[in-house]
Amino acid sequence: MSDSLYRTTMRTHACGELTAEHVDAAVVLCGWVASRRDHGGVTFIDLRDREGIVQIVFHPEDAADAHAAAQRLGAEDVVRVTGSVRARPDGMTNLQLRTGEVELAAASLEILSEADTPPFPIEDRIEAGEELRLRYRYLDLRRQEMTEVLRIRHSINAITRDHMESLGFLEVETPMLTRSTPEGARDFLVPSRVWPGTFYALPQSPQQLKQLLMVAGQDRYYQIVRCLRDEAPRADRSFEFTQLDVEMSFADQEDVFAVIEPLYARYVREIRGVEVETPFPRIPYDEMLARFGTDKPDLRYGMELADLAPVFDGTGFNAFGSVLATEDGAIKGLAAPGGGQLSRKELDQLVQDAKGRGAAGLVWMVVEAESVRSPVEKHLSKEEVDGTLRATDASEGDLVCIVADQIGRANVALDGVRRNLADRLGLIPEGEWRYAWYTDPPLFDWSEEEGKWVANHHPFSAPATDDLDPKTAKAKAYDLVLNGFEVGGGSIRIHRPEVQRKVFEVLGLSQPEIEEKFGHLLRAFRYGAPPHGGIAMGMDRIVMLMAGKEAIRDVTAFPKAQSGSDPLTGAPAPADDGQLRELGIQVIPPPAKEQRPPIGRE
RNA sequence: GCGCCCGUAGAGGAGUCCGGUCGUCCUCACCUCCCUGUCAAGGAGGAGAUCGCGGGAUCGAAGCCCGUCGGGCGCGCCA
Repeated sequence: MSDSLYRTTMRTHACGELTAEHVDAAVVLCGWVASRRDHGGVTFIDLRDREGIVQIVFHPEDAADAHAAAQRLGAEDVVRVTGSVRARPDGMTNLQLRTGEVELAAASLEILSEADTPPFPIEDRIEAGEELRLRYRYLDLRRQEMTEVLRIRHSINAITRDHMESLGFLEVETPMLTRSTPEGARDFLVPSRVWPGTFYALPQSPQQLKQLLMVAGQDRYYQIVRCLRDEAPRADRSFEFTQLDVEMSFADQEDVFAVIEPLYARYVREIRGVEVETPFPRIPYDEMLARFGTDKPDLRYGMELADLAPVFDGTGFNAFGSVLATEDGAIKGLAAPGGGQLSRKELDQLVQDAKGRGAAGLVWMVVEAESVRSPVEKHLSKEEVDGTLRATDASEGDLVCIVADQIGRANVALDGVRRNLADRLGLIPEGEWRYAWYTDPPLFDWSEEEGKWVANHHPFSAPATDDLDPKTAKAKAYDLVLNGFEVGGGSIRIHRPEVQRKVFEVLGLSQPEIEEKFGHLLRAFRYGAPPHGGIAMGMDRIVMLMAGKEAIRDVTAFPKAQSGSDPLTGAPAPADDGQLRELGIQVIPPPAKEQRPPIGRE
């Protein structure tokens, strides 16, 4: 029997590591009381630490003092137990526990720390509400399920460092206090005490710095780095997050893919025990949008979108015909296998869902043996119905959904309908991990709101060709998609100052603005910049997917609530007057909400 | 900035649509007692709640109306 990794001056082993090989060993364990089962005479304690749970037996005859002390134990008391490991009697093993073949016969018991009754039980079938779990996160994290998540997160970091190291990447740290950039998300600002009235920005990503590391000749850089964006959080998006940031010199798109693909295959292999094929499929942006209506499709199931415009060319159905007559009007549809079983209520919900995503409406058809059942059936010709079924590859028992609208809205709506139906109809296979790269996105997007062109990816992405016409230019940029989630994205960068300048001009930046905001970058490029490119991977999201969780909160040790508050520490909190004075900051109280008088009945 | 859902003993839930019978119930935890092989132990008994908060209509509110706070999900936003 080898010495335990967990041996300290206070204990010989961790609770969770005792097995049959330790039988007869004299051991000392420390841990938390997970439960007590008192039979009047013999008393059992389940003792928990990070490594697991082991049963302790207290016999009144063998150790009267320890047995008496055990009567007083309550949940979550911290104790130290001395005793010897015994094989459990026949028929009394517990195969649900890793330690279930053995138990510790206690000789003495020492209470190291008494615990108040916890506000919620420490067990895996968690029932407590989110706010309570966050307020008592240190109790929530005692649960084995949470320990498992932290372990997965740690493994992913360890695998990542091992992989990047093996390919010659250096982990270089970049500053947390940096400068605000004009494009992109809202910055978190940190006031400077030394320069009153000026602010650092917390990094949205180390984008410019990693490019400067390439100019600095560092060739291959990576960093597992915290980034911050002051934008509304979602279940799969927090405003504090961790990314694997990568940049490499003398590299093109395929070189970046060749670094990332084996890493992401390895996560799935080592965490989930599933082999995924490399290289991952590459799907051009236009094709992806046409087939799935989104740039992050879930490829674990079919239901691809069909273009129905040819089918309804010259249709007598005015709702469709009028859409086709508009400039970017589209009619697209999909067939859901077995969707014919949905109730009228569920179909109505689908229509509402599509409308909620901005579509004018949704037309459904249930495919029956000789005909289709649909609210608009009488408006459609036989040729149109047959053409639709052919185009969507629908057969009897399927549900066909059609959206006629402006192309963008039709895609958004059908993407939602597709995901919704896959979920409802149980079409999502468990244990499958379908990666894909999306490539060749547009270099620029038109922003209606700002009335100007904005960078689709970011302003440092290289154009795919010499074409810089904002209406047609493509970028050498890419996203990695996994099971309907974007898990990372990057690009080959512009390394020639004159090209970078032209892109800034298309984005509407004036020469003085370019100089003010990006002068340092352009100056660096004048001193010999290698062609380079890279990628940033969202680590929280990949951990979430590997851990089978539905929210990033569930894979973060100390997350914030959706409102941005931290119920554990009470952050954010007001600063005291002295601090504010030192920073030269005066707080303007938020305007009082308009008090509407209560409306009573007449 | 907006929309939707939730808030009832320490935890989770039922009750709210359709006001009076409700501070009524269930599971777990807690306290007391019984019990020498349980493992989500078991048995008997007990305590514990201004129904998130404020206001309103009503003879009467956990329930209806308005506001507000907290949590969640989504839209906008997230180069």
